[in-house]
Order: sequence, then structure tokens, then C-alpha cells
Amino acid sequence: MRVSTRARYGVNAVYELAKNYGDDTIAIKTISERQDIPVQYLEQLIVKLRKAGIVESVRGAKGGYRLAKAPKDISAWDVILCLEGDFAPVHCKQQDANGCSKINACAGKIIWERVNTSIKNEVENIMFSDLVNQLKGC
Amino acid sequence: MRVSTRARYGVNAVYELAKNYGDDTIAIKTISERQDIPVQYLEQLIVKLRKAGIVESVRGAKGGYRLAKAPKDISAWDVILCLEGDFAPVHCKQQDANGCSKINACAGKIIWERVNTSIKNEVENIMFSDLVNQLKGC
DNA sequence: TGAAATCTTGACAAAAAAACTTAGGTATGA
DNA sequence: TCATACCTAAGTTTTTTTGTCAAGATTTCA
Repeated sequence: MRVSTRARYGVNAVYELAKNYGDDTIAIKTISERQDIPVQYLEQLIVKLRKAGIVESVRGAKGGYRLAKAPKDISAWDVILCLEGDFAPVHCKQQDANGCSKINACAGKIIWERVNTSIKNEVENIMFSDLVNQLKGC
Repeated sequence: MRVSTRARYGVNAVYELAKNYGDDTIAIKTISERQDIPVQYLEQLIVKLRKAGIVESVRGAKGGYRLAKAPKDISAWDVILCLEGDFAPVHCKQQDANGCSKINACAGKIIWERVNTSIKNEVENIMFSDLVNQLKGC
């Protein structure tokens, strides 16, 4: 249960754009340098962010990226979900032999569902505007 | 951010022992069959559980495993932490150039710390006695 | 228009982690 | 002493993650 660099990179990239919200677009190369992310890899991630409506692009010379919404309307959950997908569902071994009717219930499932919900609840309320405020001066 | 089979196997194995708490030991092969876990792989996991004081073993013929504590004293967090370790810490790129003093603060770090805490809070309160009760008849 | 700067796409390679296997060893009870 | 079942370490395979490459399309500024 560890954090992928994918999600870390994504959060940092969006954060970089959030700091810049309202100004010009930022070139991907600039984000890459500021946050120490391989350019080509970042491009892949940013495609997903764009398709999820978190980020939008301006093409051509002087082009770049900017947020598609205000930082207060983008949560950390939006970014994580977009880059990592939801938690993998947990399936239990069917135990028909024992005459068990709760096919979809097992110890694992109960736990992971609670974990998933609790993460979501926590992270849904972290908006990028909060992060920018909290890290002002950085 | 997905659930490893390691943690799933571990939880299911401990659950199997919890159901049996107070009776004889269970052979690893039995657990393996009931929960559909490769025997030798389960052995590796159970070593960690033993070293963490969650499970204890009886060697030799008629040997096997049993819980080292009552199910009400073992939480899902105990098992997960033991098998997966804690969340990987997130380090930020140092931004001395900007005169930033909050070296250890970045968007990622704020988020992951909150995620970690929230998972821990949730899962610490799931005891195996609860799981056994909740899944009675299965 | 044409060149510069950028995004777009897909395939691929390297690296790391996870999952699983093999091959032995050791303790215990019948 | 022999069958049973735990114990340990090392190696292998598979999958996932991370990162790279190359060709091309799009847009803007001069």
C-alpha cells in the first residue's frame, strides 16, 4: 500500500499549475524542471489529466498548460483517481461447499471497502486552493 | 494505490485462525486450501506474522498455527502494517533557490500524511473478533 | 508562409517489485 | 525412527511501474 510516483508527479504538477492559476500557461518543460519530473513521462500523465477535465492545453508557440477549473474546485482525489484508478476490487473465494450464502462477503472485502471509503472521504476535501494557501512562500 | 495480494492473503489467513480461536492449531496446508493461497508463499507471510507476535506456531507432527492473542486484540491494521509496512514517505525536491524554508513541506507530503492517518484510524478499529461475528455462518 | 514551439500518439525498453517455487533443514509425536 | 509439519534462504518468473524514443500533427508568431 504505497504511493506511486505517478500519483506524486501528478499532484505536484497540478499544484504547480494551481500556483500559477490566472496567469499565462506553463510549458510542460517548465513544470518538468520545477518539479523534477521526466518530460516525456509527465506528458503521459498530463494527457490523462486533460481527458479528465482537470487541465487544459494551449497549442502552438507560446502554448502550454493551465488548469481547466479553479484550484478550489479540484481535489486531490480528482487527480489521484484519474492517475491511479480506484482501488482494485477484492473478490473472495466462493465457499459454496459450506453452504455459504454470503458469496461476496469475506474479511478482506469488508476491510478494503472501509479503507477505500475512508481515503476517499479524506482526500476529497483536500482542494488545491488549500494546498496553495498552506504552502504559500514555498 | 491498490491492495496487494500479500495483505489480502495475510488478512484471510489470520481470519481463518480467528474463526478457530480456542481450538487446536491449524496446519498451514489447511489454511492454504481453505483460502486458496500457495502454501510456500503463505509460509513467508506467516513468518512475518509470527515475528510480529500475531500468530504462534507449534512445531512437529500435529503442529500448526494459532493466534498468539485473542481476536478482539488483533486489528486489521496490525496485520496490514506487519505485511506491507507503512506508507512510503514522500520527499519533496528542495527548493532552496527560492529561499524556501519549508524544506519538508510540499503538496504531496501533505496529502499522503493525511491519507496514511485516515487509513490507520479506520483500520485500527477493525478487530478480528468483529470480522468473525460479522461473517458468522460463512 | 514557414519556422519555432508545442502537443499527440503509440510502441518499446529498462527497472523494480510482487508473486511464486525450489530445495533443503529442524523439531515433534506416535 | 519415521512421517508430519514447521522453518529458512535463495532463486525464478511474472507483472507492474517507470521511463524513453521517434514520427507526426497543430498552432502561433514573425
